[in-house]
Amino acid sequence: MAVTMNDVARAAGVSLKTVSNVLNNYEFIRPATRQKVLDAIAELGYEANLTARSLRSGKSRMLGLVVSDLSVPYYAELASKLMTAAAARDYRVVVEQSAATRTSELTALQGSLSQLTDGLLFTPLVLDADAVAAARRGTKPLVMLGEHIDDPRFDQVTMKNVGAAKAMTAHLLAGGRRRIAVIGASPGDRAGSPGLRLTGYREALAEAGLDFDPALIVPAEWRRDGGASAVARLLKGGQPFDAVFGLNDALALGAMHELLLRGVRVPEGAAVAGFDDIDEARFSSPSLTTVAPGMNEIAERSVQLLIDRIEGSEKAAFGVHVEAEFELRIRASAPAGGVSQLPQTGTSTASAAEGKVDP
Amino acid sequence: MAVTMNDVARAAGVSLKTVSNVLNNYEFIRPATRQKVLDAIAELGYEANLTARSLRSGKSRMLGLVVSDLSVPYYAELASKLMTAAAARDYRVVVEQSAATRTSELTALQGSLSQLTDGLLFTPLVLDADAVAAARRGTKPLVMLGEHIDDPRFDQVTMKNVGAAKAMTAHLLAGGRRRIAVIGASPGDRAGSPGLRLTGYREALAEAGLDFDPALIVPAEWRRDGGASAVARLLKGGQPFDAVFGLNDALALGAMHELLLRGVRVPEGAAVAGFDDIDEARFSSPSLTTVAPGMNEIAERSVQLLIDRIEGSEKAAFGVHVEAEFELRIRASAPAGGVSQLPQTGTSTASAAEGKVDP
DNA sequence: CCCGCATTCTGCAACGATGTAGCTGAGAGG
DNA sequence: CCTCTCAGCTACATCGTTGCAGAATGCGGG
Repeated sequence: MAVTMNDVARAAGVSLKTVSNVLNNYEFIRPATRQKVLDAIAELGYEANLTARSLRSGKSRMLGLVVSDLSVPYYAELASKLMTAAAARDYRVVVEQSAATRTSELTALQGSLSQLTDGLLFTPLVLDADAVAAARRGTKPLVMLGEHIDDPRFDQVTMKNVGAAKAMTAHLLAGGRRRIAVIGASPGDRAGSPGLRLTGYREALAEAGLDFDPALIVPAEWRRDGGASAVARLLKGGQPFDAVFGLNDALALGAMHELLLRGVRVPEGAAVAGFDDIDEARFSSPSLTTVAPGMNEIAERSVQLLIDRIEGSEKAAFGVHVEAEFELRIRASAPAGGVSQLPQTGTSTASAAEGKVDP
Repeated sequence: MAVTMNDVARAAGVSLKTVSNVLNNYEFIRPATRQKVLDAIAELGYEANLTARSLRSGKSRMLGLVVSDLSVPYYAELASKLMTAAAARDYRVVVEQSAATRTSELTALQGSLSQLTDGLLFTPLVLDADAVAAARRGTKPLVMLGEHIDDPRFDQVTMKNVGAAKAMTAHLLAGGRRRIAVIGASPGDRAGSPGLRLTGYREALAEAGLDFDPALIVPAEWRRDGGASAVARLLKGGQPFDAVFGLNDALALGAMHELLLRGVRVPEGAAVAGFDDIDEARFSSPSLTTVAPGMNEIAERSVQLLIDRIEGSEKAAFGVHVEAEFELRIRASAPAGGVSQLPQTGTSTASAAEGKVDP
């Protein structure tokens, strides 16, 4: 059916192996021979059979990506950028959804995804470091994304959670906010994305000489509805607050939705800040102040690191850890400047506040 | 390195081919033999080499999905559901981003994605039917998603664009709106998603005995910023309007953002409606009235149709066309009931309006 | 008692590429 | 003039599986 190397070899009057050598840029081939082969390839429209190549060579030039749910905007944007980064290096990305369950995270690490690909980009949500290490014994390269696991055994690309959360909290404090509710963590969290971001929050409070109030820390599923119901609980609890820091944008957007619904103005009644800078954050009403965690850098670095491992050019015996740089995106939901400077009347997205929006 | 069929055969004391037969559920194998083989498989932890299987059998149990950009929420949600539907049938989905350019759509149709997979789910944005037909001559099954192409040669799964847009327009009319701006189409569009949805709009106007005013039709890129700038132009143009119908949710959300920014209340000043029912629509402020186009049905049906073609169980010589059922999701941005019933004061998401939100 | 057929299993070739080894001829060196 | 080296090519085995052909066994029917 399809054109094979054999057909090309016959057409060019050389051996099959010479065609292979041309395709693999083998050094010692006379220019004339190379040209004959290339002409035959062009004439017949030959394309290498990737499956056969993969069987023989043991490499597929495919990377696996494991995320819990591709419809979550953060993961969708990450996947998109990872695919672009991989494509630029002539690799393809195959995505698998783990639904954040233990069994499917394990299947992703050990099952057919792992077999089909040359290495994995893995966003663990439930497995711990030992479970991953056990599951991956003697298998292909693995780069961890996110911070659920932080272990020197693994290569890892992450964001500056503590620093970014601290900077965002400092921004809210600089705006005159004194009772900043945090949505998406438990007061005792120290590790993982919730714990690290909460740590940054605590550090900023401490530097400002403010006490940490556990009553302001509201656990929630990291989804829009989680943010909404957390705000509902917060309001019902009667704790006063003047700002809400959603530990990701979905939480923050859900929280903002609920605040507005209940007549709390944003940012006049309560400022709202998020984390991730998903595209949606620029276009919410009011637009969302958030942390841009350097997703481009994360995508580029993690793909590069994984490919370096696959191709053997990264030789570090220990896990390489990369932290991407972050930036604050100050928008209308928590503008710069003190509370007193905010307009006390007008619609919720008054132009004085919106004027601070970044481009 | 890895355990092969040969190892299993030796351990079970049968021929390699018998192991293959067991794995492929060949009929004539004694239960005792089958059990021996299964025991050996379990003991050695054998897993079939998918690459070798794929080379030999010509099937990979992978489906290709081509979308322009996976970070667009609609495509991300679609991809997620398609993956789930495929996984339930023991197929995997490989996504490729086409960036909506002619060359990359062609590469997706003919290049390595097509070679690696057993069939393609394709969302064309620039290629026309003839170009696709030419590119796919004599290749693997292809199912079209979306309505950019509508051609009897192709299998296609789509949504009820005309009917849904008509129903949504009728809903806005029933709410007392009389000058409904449409964002994301040109007045003359007849085909493709913009044209079909615009047709539905015109039909609803006609049934209500209203004239079609081309000045209310504003072209825009189908993104949030496109919706925002379209509203800016609309307002600058001075055309009065009392509702905005964004032809997808991104447009509608961008439009709503811009309206609120400029002090137009939603829905009091202008109702806003969208199309797609992405997750975000439920949590915008105010929540977005939109069309749920039956994405679950689209995902299930298109995966099933493609697999039926691959496995030969769908034999129709002509293209099979499937239309998913839609539903209106009436939320706060364009609630049910007449304009006069809306509260004339209070915050933009007054509870009277929000009370109509579906669960 | 033998034939025919269903059942159960085996062996070989093949899918389309790459790795390894080896062959050939030309030029360098003695 | 003979050996040695190495560029440039060919031949064969191999990756791990499945398709095809066929061998061996048992059983029922004529």
